[in-house]
Amino acid sequence: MTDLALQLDGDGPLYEQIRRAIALKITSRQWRPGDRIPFESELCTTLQTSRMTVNKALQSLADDGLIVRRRKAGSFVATQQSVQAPLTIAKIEDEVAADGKTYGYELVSCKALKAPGKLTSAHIFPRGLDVVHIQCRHLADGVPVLFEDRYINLKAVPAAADEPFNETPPGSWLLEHVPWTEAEHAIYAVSADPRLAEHLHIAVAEACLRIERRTWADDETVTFVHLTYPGNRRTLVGRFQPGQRG
Amino acid sequence: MTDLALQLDGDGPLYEQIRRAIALKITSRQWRPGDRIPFESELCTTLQTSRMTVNKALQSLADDGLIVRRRKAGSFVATQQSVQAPLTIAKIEDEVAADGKTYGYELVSCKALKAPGKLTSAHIFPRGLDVVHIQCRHLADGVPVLFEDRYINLKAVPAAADEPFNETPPGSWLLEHVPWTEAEHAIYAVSADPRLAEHLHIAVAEACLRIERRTWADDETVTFVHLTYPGNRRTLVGRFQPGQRG
DNA sequence: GTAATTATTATGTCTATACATAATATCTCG
DNA sequence: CGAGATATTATGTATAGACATAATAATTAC
Repeated sequence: MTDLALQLDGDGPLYEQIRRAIALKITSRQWRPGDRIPFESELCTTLQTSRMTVNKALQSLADDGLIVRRRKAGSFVATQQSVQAPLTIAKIEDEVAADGKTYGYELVSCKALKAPGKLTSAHIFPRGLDVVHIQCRHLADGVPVLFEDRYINLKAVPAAADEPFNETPPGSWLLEHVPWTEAEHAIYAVSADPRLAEHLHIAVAEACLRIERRTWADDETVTFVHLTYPGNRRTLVGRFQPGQRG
Repeated sequence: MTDLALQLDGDGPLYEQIRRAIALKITSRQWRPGDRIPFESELCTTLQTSRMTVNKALQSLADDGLIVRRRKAGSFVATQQSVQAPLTIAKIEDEVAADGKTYGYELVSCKALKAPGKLTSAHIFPRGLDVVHIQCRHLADGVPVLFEDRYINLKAVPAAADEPFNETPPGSWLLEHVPWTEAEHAIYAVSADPRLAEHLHIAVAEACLRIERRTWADDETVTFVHLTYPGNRRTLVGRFQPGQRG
């Protein structure tokens, strides 16, 4: 059980005040993981507000993983206390432009083949699937800032077989030609092998940041890509305020 | 301007159907960046629903950056098309436990000092601030999986001066002792220097993934930490479905 | 005593309405 | 014509009420 006294600060919309007040109770550990927080109806009474307003605050806390809600049982402070960091990965063209630099693109290789074993055994593509394998790099003021290694599912995107990709980056091309419904990312560090070092104009064995992205359209993997950035040239940043949305 | 015909699939709550239908228009590029999407009132009429339901769908699309909303003007497909990657950073103890392994903790060093120049010049801490500097490592079944290098603001957390940190990891201790209101993350790759290599039992110059986290409480930086993982360890980032929340 | 049925309840969704707010468009007056 | 005042409008916030749903608690039947 929990102590009820929520203190609203009078700043901004009511539902944000409620969210902030509850988030503070949680981050200050007055309400601890596993604790049941007051029912919506209780908060309505003590705060003299309508249920929809309280509901909006609680839903957003649940969206961000601070609380867990269970019908009939109530709402509880999440037991696994983790930190959220909503990363926004922009298109490299936009990122270079936002940096005030001139964007450049160079195709390295592009060929059709059967899905390689490392992807079929990882259940990314089915065995025997026709895919296009593209390697290319992206430049800012002529300096390589990203090496891209991508596979495109030809069954899902037949048009990719006829596209040379020598002018248009495959990422942009795909965005124009295929609606996607889901994406998953993994992030890790890799040492630059000689080939990668050459393409990115960095020293062999230099640390690089790699984003691995798998994109689906209706339960079928449309594309699988490795985006490799020189380690010192790229940082992903995310900010999270438990007391506030956005 | 945009074509209005939204097709609901009848699956699940109405506001999710609306969200999905609009997200599909956007990912399929029928509604392109910059396009104005129908007004709430128009959607209400064509879909025969109440405004609050439509509003809930549009708000969540705005939260996820797919659309931008402007009073009086309307709602527009976001111009910078970026991909969201909801990164959840769990406590290392939980992560090791979830992996079915035994968690271990070892303090490497812990001492009080003035905030070093590299942090004061980066405006992370004010000049002359008393801080505690802690270095420690975290193990899974005896194998090092994370090296932690942390500074704690003693003005904000005086109790940290008396804590030896030889049993309790500083992250957990802080969570118990300080409410935080905001956190910012930067993720990048680094090459292991000899000291780091020794602590993580890896080769010198091996690529490592580093999460840099700065945590605030009421406009004051409470702690600044480098979490360095061996590079082969991937940080898994969640899925993002434009057609669905959560 | 245990299994099946029924009642209860907190959250989940939806509606209809109202007023606030900020940005835009229009009007008025010099 | 142009600056300032005024009206308009789409989103933002809040309310009160209704029913759905799923999980729990209580009851009943065997």
